[in-house]
Amino acid sequence: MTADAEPTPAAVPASTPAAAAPPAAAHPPAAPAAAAPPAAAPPTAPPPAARRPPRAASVFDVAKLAGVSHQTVSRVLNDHPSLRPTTRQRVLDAMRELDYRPNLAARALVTSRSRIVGILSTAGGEYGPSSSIAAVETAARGRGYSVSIANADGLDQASIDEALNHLVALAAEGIVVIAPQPKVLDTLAKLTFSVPYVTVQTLGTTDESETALDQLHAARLATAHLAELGHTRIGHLAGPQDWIDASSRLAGFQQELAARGLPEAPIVTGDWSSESGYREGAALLAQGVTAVFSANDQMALGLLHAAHDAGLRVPDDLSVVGFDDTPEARHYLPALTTVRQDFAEAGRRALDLLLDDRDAAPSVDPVLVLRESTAAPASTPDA
Amino acid sequence: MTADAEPTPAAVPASTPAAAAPPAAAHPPAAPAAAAPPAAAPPTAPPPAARRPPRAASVFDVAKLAGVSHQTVSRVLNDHPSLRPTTRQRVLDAMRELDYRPNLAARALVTSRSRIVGILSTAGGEYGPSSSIAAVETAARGRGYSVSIANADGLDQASIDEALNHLVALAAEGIVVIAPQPKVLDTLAKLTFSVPYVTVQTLGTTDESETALDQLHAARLATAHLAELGHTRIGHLAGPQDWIDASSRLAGFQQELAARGLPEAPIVTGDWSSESGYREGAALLAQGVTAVFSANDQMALGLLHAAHDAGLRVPDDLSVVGFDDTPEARHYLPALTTVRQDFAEAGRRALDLLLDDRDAAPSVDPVLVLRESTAAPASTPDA
DNA sequence: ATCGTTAATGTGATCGATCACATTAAGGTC
DNA sequence: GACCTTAATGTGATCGATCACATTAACGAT
Repeated sequence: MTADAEPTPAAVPASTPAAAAPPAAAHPPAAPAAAAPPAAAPPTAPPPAARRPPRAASVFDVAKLAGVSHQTVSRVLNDHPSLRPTTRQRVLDAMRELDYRPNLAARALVTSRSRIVGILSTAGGEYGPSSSIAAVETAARGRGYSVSIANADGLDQASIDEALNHLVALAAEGIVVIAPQPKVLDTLAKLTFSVPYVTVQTLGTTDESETALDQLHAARLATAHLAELGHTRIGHLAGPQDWIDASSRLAGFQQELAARGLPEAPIVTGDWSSESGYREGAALLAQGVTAVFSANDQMALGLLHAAHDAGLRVPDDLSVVGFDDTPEARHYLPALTTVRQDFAEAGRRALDLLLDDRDAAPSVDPVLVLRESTAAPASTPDA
Repeated sequence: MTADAEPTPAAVPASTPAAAAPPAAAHPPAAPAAAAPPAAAPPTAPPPAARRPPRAASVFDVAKLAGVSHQTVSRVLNDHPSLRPTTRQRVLDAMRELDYRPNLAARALVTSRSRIVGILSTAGGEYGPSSSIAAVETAARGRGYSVSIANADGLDQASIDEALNHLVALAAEGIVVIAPQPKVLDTLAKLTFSVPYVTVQTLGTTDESETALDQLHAARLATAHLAELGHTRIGHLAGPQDWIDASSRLAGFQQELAARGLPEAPIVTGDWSSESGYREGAALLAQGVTAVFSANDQMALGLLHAAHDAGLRVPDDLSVVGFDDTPEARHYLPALTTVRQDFAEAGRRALDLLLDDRDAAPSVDPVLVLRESTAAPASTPDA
């Protein structure tokens, strides 16, 4: 039941069998270089001049066919209350017949609303940010918005500016900042004009301070778990400190240790990747710890690997707690104890916040997911 | 270097003390419900009527300030060759002074070119597709295009149509299909009007047949590796068969077995997730195999877990080959032998193809990455 | 001196929608 | 019946850019 061709063109206007359509290429490739004219290669050549095929139907075409004015067509589009049902139907029929599709550019021009939400991301293909992006997109489309993304590849100011400018040029009505870094927020704050924005700080609240608290709380949860198992030398495998998430997890870690009167603990910093977890994790183990709180699951995996190489058994010789609860975490060996975050929900809420200005929905509390990578220390000192 | 204030705004910690900043919200929130008028709640209420603040500068404003005609301003924008340098400069200065930004909607309206590339994706937050998306975005922006995404959440026709219609409504000039499924391609092929599109089939070529070959080749590579180690009962942990990638990997697997005269092998089907790899992998192991080719790394991880639970040692009792080479694969225990794919490059090429119509750049050959999850079978029958 | 060519610039129409402001017809009220 | 209100619809201006088509000046070539 893959496509289910023939009988009914399904619901959506998309298909329509197109009776005896000419063979024509299924996917004409961009219609670009219009058979390159012999000589003449304009320096800053504008796009090769797109041919303008049949030209789509406009409100006027629809109006004519339906025997009404263009304004009435517009009223149908925006479902105005004062419209005789028969008239509306006549217009709708005309639209269908002409396969009419409103021109969003024209609409945006006159209303000066782009109906575009921008996503500013600094991530590549990581699980968390990607999940949030997908969720934001779905939610936005459901509310009649389009989503344009702009990645700031590097962490450098130039690429951030570039990405942000792109979104501003698009006249995005709001920007969702995914995986925010202070540098990005600084840049946003310094804009001369105002663009509404919210941050998806993996926990989906908007106010910096509040969000930091969420992350902090979650990190304390993880640290507390290790402490309560009886560990006293607990290390931290931190994320890059120019990420807000990373620094608040670190802060949470430190606060919890302090609150429990546990001594200064070894801390190393990775870049979120398993590779860094492996490398930095080895360094951490060399300093002698019985438990580690890793700022994300990927790095925890690297740490698991490093521990294995060092001949340490997890959780017997070493306890490990991750952060995020990626779908893979429960299949690591051993299954990883971690803190669950709902990235998709975070994305959705960020969008709600952006579009509705309703107060930050109370965020889902992060939960600690107990699995097999944590246990009491081997030579438990006991109290 | 847009913002670039003055000295140094601190580097690390998340919380910028924010000197004596007024409590006020740093980022104006969407300017929504304009203080709801007492009574009157229009049934199908249009958006709360955005207030129109100062209204940005247009070509006319710039023209006036520069003492030229609006058309000359336009020529500067499109860097027309016949322009006296002094004039151009005068216009540029005026633009800067007014903080002029061209209105893309107006431009799109008159040129009937949206400069939008759509991404149609069926994936959530998976590594491969996400990497490709990021790469497409960066490449597109570099070429002056914007990228709008549309996820088809479900595999159902309705959500595919919806996502596709969205992109079409945006007047996307081309569509990059990520992680394509036949259902999606069918839908595209049935469109009455033509939208250029290309597929990123994890290997970045465009023509279905050709791409299938790439995947097929890679799958044969993996299978051959196991066969050459001496395995004769080789199982396959397949991906969902309504994904083109999955079915061509399966086909490659089968072809290679056939070519070597190896007997029918047990095949189970997962959904790309580790969880399914664990579940289906257990089923596969129950059928007695000495090696498994998994259609992706995540499922391979689940299989590793299942093997561990079953008391099998990898690679001693069981060899496993994955597919994709995610960044985590080399930190699995044991490190996973897998087939590397370059998702980012694939995304880039797809875009080139879409915009240039240059023949498919020769695709990067997938390579087999040997690590520790494969070895000769224990009780090697030998030839 | 006249004409043609090119560089440099201006004028007005145009894209396709919505908005602001009529206009018409119907129905109620007094 | 005069008058107001509301439903239902139409007319023309408008958004901000580019396009098509002038126009002007300068420079050679004849």
